[in-house]
Amino acid sequence: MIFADLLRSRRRHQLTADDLAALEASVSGLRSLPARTTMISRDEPVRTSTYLMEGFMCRYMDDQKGDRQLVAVHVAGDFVDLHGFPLGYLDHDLATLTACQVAQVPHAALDGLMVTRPNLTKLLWFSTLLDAAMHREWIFRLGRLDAIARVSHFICEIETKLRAVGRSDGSSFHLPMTQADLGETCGITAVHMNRMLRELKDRQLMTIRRNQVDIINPAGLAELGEFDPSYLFLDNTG
Amino acid sequence: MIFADLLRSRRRHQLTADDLAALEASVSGLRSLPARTTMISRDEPVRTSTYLMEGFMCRYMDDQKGDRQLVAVHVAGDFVDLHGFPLGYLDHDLATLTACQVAQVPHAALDGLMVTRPNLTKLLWFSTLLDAAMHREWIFRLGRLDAIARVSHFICEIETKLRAVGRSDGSSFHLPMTQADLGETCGITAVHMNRMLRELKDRQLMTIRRNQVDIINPAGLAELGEFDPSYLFLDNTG
DNA sequence: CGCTGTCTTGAGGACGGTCAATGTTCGTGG
DNA sequence: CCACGAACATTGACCGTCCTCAAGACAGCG
Repeated sequence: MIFADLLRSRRRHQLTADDLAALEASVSGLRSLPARTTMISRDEPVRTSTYLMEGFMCRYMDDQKGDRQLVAVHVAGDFVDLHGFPLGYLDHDLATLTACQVAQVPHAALDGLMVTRPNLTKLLWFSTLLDAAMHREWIFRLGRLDAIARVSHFICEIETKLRAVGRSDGSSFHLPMTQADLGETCGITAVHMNRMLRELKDRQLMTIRRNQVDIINPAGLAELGEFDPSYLFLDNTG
Repeated sequence: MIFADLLRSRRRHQLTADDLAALEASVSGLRSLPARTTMISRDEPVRTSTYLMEGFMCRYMDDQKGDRQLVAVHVAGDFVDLHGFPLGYLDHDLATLTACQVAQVPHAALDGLMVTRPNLTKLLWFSTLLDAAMHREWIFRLGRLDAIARVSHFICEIETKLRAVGRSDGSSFHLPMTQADLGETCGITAVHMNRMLRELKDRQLMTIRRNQVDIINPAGLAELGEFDPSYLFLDNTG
């Protein structure tokens, strides 16, 4: 069952068995990718899209000095570059954080599905717009929150996403990102990220140690990060 | 010709006369909206989508203190809330900046188009992903650029968008945003925005006066703002 | 057991925020 | 045509958050 986590906790019930079977039939291959590897570079034409079955990936852009800005962090169940199907190329790089298992779907097959399966098409469209909604929240985070609130917000977001696909129990989960990665996500330096994480620990909100996140006070963390999960379009709000 | 500016300079040639006719036939009504009015509030269900024929609109989110963060600025030719069609509700507010002329398309009609017109569907999907690409660039801008570069980048973006629909000659255009609006776009205060605009003038890069932007040194402005228009997916790059 | 990447901590400085006062523009109505 | 008020723009002084630079501690891995 390749697409076991696709749209899980998010309208998955609208995916009929037929649609799922058609999607699975469109898969051209499964691949294993090593950790910390750039899979697609910006501007290169793409002819397949990638579904992430297991692992963590991220999308990022570079500035003139070569510093990165992450624009998305992906977990199991995400169609990481489905937007490349209508767009034709990516405006950013796509890389793995951990070793990953992915399934690839040729765009030619997706064109076929668009003709015969409007319901599936609309759900795939929905999934790309979910990413856009997260982008908007990231804009909000960078534009309106200070450093400690940004970190809190991001941790709440990633926890909620992981919980939606059964990878978090609500308080504890694996997050394979260094403090430098987190800084590149939140628009602050690694040094300042370190200080913010210390402060979150001091305030008894959460700890990170060896890629393991423990949320001590979920409500307090969400409050500090002004986190409201409605932009994640979950079936069961909360 | 309602959709004269739809996807203009961006794959409009892929829109067949048939597709355009079908889209126009789906329009349920034209409306005039007054300036500075909230048209859709977040979380309320939406049953139609709005195409902007003339004027400026924006999308924004509020923080706990009530301060705004703009997440998009829309110009003629934009389908401002087409993402509401697959999503079902908006995760942000949608408001006019100027008086606007809009056309409304019921989602029920779009469902019909999805069944019969995969080519049109893919182009509409594309247009929502264009917004997502701009979101990513906004994340980059807020996360990696300092204040003056953010302003430069935004001005380059809006100029390019306006030029694509014939509303800018490349150096001079109308931009109905106050310095407070620009601050809410770039994640800085109105006071600091004022200082940055003065510096851009002092550096002989651009001026703004009474909503009129004059770009004195386009190359210099793009350089300062690290602006590369490839994320706008224009037909003629450059 | 040493190398490398990651984390931690400190000191000093710059960028942008806050607060507050003043100037300018423009629409409205007398 | 002028008076008025409201919104917008401008400027200055002060301050805090976060950055920069630098050194050292720690952990994982060959």
